[in-house]
Amino acid sequence: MVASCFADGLERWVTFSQAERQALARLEERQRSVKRGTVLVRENDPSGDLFVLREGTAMSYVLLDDGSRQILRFLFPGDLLGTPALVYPRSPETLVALGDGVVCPFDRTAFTALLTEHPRLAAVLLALHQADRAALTDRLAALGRTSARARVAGLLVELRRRLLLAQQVRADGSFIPGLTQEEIGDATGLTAVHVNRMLRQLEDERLIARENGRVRLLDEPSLARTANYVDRFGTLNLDWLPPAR
Amino acid sequence: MVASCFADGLERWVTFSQAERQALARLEERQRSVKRGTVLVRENDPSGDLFVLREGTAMSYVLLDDGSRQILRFLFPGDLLGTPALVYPRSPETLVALGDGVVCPFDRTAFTALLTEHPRLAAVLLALHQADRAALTDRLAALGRTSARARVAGLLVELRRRLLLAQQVRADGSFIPGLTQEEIGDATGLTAVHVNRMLRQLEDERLIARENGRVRLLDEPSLARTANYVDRFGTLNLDWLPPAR
DNA sequence: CGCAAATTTGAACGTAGTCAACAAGTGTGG
DNA sequence: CCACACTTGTTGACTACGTTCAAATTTGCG
Repeated sequence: MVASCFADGLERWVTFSQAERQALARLEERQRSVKRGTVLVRENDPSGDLFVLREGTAMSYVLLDDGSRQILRFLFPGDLLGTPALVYPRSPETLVALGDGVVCPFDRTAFTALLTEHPRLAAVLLALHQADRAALTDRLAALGRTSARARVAGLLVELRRRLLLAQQVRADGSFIPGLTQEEIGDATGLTAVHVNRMLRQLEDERLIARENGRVRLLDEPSLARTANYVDRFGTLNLDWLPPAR
Repeated sequence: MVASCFADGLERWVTFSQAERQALARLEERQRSVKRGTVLVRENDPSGDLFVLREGTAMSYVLLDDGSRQILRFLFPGDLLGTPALVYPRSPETLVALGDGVVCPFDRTAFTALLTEHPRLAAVLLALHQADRAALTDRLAALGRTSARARVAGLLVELRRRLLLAQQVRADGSFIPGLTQEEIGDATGLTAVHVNRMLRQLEDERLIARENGRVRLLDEPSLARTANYVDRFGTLNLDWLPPAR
């Protein structure tokens, strides 16, 4: 039996019945390895499979008419990718691997079958969506109302938190962002040049340290404060879910 | 029997069974009228009821440490309000009426009961969430990557589209935004002063006209183009939903 | 009518963008 | 193994978009 990376991630909040776990595992029967830059879904292409990200990181972004890019989300192992395919005949966003990794593609119908056979899973997804949405609105507030420095700080804090869960942070607290400064800029609504300046500034302020590609947050609380950072997945409460079947 | 404003809105995309419609109507048994400025939920307050917005408009926003405000969403009749209450013990956002209106408050447990008794509704909500999410990411891209002029144009286009559905646009195409310029600024990440300048510029360019509080879009296609506007609720496809029961 | 809130405009300022040049990596093929 | 091309990172000088501050005007409302 294939273990479910997706279920593993969710079990931080819910416990699944044997039947549910098996059903979820079925989504990850097929595997496909990808390398940095592999495009899983391209904006405006007809919707196809969905994916569970098993290993590595990925991102989704949109391109604007003038060619500029807005990165919407960074994705980590256990995340569900390409859900817009459920309702849009053409994908509203591009999905790209940020590093070498493994994804499990599965058919849309497999997903809808899952929802009808295990209604509780629909409720779980609905709940997770709330958290996802809160994270998005946090970013909205960051782009609309905070300084470049705060946005870069926020990205680093968030990145470290996610990489911690994926065991990608060394004992000394250092990690490899795995993003170019241009990508950081496209996520935070800045230019690569200005991202560079903000990183330098944070370094000069002894809030972060950088050496050969690794970053260390020297004062995470302070960084989190300047970024208005709130962990939207920490206070999640799913007690109201119907009992497992 | 109480008609369901929520169901009515959804029936643009799905048809409900009699049983489903009745279940939805039960959410709107209680009514409460509100006037401009009424706070339905305050950020960080313990989560309470959810609401269906029956008449009028509302908005949700967050406040940052420095006192600045980011408006997350404008809400219109038929919208479901306060869903974060489902998973967060404290509300991540404030919910305020933007004008006189009527809301139907209902208990969280009523909602969870609905989901278990009518699994298909959970799927519908999941689908709608995708559209909601796409709309949010559009705004993210707007804040991160477009000019002040484009953002204000986009807000006007979106506003008109929503007010059309709510029968709030006159035959001549004019409508009352129902927002102060400060609110427009807090939604678009600008200052009230700059919003004013952008409105004046759009007026000078003959893209909009303003007279005693009413706005008319003289060249909507052009406005929509500069704003990268995409109607995320137009291309929605919900054919994959399980059959009604 | 009189007050408070909202709008409007101008002038000065500052944050972030643009343009440009160079340095430091990174990978490829000769 | 090194030369070369290419991407990424770094820094400086200049520009510009949007903010800030301030004051005047209009609008809505009790």
